[in-house]
Amino acid sequence: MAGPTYREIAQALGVSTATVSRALAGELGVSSEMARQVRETAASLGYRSNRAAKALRKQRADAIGLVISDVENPYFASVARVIEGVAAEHKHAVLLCNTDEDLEQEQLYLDLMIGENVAGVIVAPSAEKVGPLQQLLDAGIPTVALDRRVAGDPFDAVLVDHRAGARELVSHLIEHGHRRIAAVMGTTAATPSRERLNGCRDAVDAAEGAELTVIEGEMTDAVGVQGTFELGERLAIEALGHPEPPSAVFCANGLISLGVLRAVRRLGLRVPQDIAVVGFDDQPFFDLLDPPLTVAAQPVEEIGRTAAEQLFQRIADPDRTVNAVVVPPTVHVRRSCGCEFDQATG
Amino acid sequence: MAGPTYREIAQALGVSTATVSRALAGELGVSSEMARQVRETAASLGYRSNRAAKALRKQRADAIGLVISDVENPYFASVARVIEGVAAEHKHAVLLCNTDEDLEQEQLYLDLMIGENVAGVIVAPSAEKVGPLQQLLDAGIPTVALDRRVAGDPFDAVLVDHRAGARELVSHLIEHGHRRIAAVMGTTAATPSRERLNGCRDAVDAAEGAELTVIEGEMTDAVGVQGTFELGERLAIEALGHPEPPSAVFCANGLISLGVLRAVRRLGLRVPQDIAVVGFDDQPFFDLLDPPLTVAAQPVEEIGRTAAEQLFQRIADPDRTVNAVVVPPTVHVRRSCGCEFDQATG
DNA sequence: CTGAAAGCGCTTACAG
DNA sequence: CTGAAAGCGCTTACAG
Repeated sequence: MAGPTYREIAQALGVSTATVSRALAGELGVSSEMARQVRETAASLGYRSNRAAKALRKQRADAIGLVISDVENPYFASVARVIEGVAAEHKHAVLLCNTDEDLEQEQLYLDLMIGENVAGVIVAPSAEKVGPLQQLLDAGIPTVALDRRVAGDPFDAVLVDHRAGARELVSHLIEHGHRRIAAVMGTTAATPSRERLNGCRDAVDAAEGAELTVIEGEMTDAVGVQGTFELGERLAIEALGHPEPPSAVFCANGLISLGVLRAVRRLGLRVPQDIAVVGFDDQPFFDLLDPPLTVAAQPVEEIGRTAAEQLFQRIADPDRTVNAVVVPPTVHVRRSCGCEFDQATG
Repeated sequence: MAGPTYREIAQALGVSTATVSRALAGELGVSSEMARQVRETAASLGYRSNRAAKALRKQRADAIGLVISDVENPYFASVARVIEGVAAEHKHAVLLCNTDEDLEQEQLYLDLMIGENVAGVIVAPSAEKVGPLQQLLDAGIPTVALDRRVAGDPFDAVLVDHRAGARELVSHLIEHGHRRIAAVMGTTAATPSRERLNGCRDAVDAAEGAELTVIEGEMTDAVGVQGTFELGERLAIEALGHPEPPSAVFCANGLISLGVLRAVRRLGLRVPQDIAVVGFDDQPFFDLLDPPLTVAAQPVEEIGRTAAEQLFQRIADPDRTVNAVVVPPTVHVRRSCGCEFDQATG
């Protein structure tokens, strides 16, 4: 039940545990012949390193924390997947924490991470203020902010150029002749949403006679996958029921897009003829929706990989200068914007 | 940087660290007045418990391992979400491990879990044989098997009645008059798939003149969300290109369903007129597909919650008898099976 | 109810 | 290159 420790290995070879430690850690200061013997003995005894002991002694666990709002959100699921893979390459475990954007929950998890002596944390901050994250700073724990800039830029960060993506999407709508455009935002509590909204405004401001209606809900409604989805539906019904309804809709994220499409279907409207739809975020099946959705896709694989690599670089070198990398989204033009429909009808 | 320890708290109060430990652990054998003082002092010093030290001393970490093939798979993402929530209620962290159904990777993670002294593990086994999982048994680590029975039933388990779900779905197809049915399986390497296939056979065997064609790929192709998706597409194209094609398709899981729908679209077929489609697994947007998909939905929330609760019960009482709970899927009849289409046309 | 002491399994100055 | 020893921050018999 209890596996062998350094003591058993050391005894088997008649050496000290210090030597075993050095050999197994791959340190210099131990003869290569000795190192070989130790490794062999360890293997033959079925030695398995005790991570708790290591963490206690080194004051640092071979684990990183991943603090996000919800793994069930496909965006975070993909990012988590990639991060976990990179962490495994570095022989680090990942502690998964879902905060639901709740500051209290975030605080709880930060206590846990710090108590766990994690080597680092990747966090999608619930707010722009440093707030609870200050503790990470105080504890000297390397941290990477995911998708949100933290006030004062105390952390490395991976950011997406949301504004450019939204601008491109809405400009495309305008090229299709749309002038009355609604932005179904879910909530603009988070900076990414606000940047996307700014992108919408950029596009509308640049076009003669175009106007933007912003529809948003309460932050408390945009909770969880299902909640966000339903919020999108509700907001869209509100927007489209307006006496002078928009002719095109921008959806602030993938979940909202799905909710908007459901609303459109319930109202018996056709896309893109009655209402054009574009949205932020892509998913593998978005080209299977009715109609295939035109989107700005975030490079989730790149986002996750960059965040993880930034973190391990900082763990290796805590004094390197803080840096933020910004990755661009990619627009995939499909049919919900009116494209192939235009072609089909002339 | 380094937070206070029991030593600081003990010194501040002029007591021993043993008393601090007892008070903070909520143990009896310490006066309630003393306990109160300790808690207050701890709070005022900003004490944060050192989980590594606890884990080392108690030979058990307040963490559980979650070993699945891929969080990016929506099924696992949802289950992971629920499990993480229950773990948090028990003040346990969760270590996320994606194995990609790779036994070597699974082995690596088991080493990690055992080295971490996790309190327990929830695992979606890569194989039916005990295999690497024997180590969990040897190490005496409470374990719950997710969705797959392990040979000899050494673990608690949460299982789904895949067979019944598939049977109901295919029977429904048969009621619609279909006789040539294809089961697009992805791979039948795993028992859930095989049980689903058995359910298809049950339904077909019970119907006069009905026949089932099984289409499956290599296990190496069904890797990752994207891979499974594409495998479904490829297999469907193969099945539908047959000289005597089926009139209805059963899709073995949600990812395969999406792939099949894409294949159908590429081939220019209409659902359900040219080909009826039903599938295992549901997702919040499956009613938005073209056409809305008829499915057998797994109760993911219940699965995750049951698994986590079983685990914490066993952690609390390692000697309770092993038990497996089987939960039923729920069929949601939508349009891809032909239902509303039948109504619409008379 | 409380304390002194040992020890969980490692790592790392220090000495040789 | 190797070892003896201290110690990371806790918990827990044992004694009182």
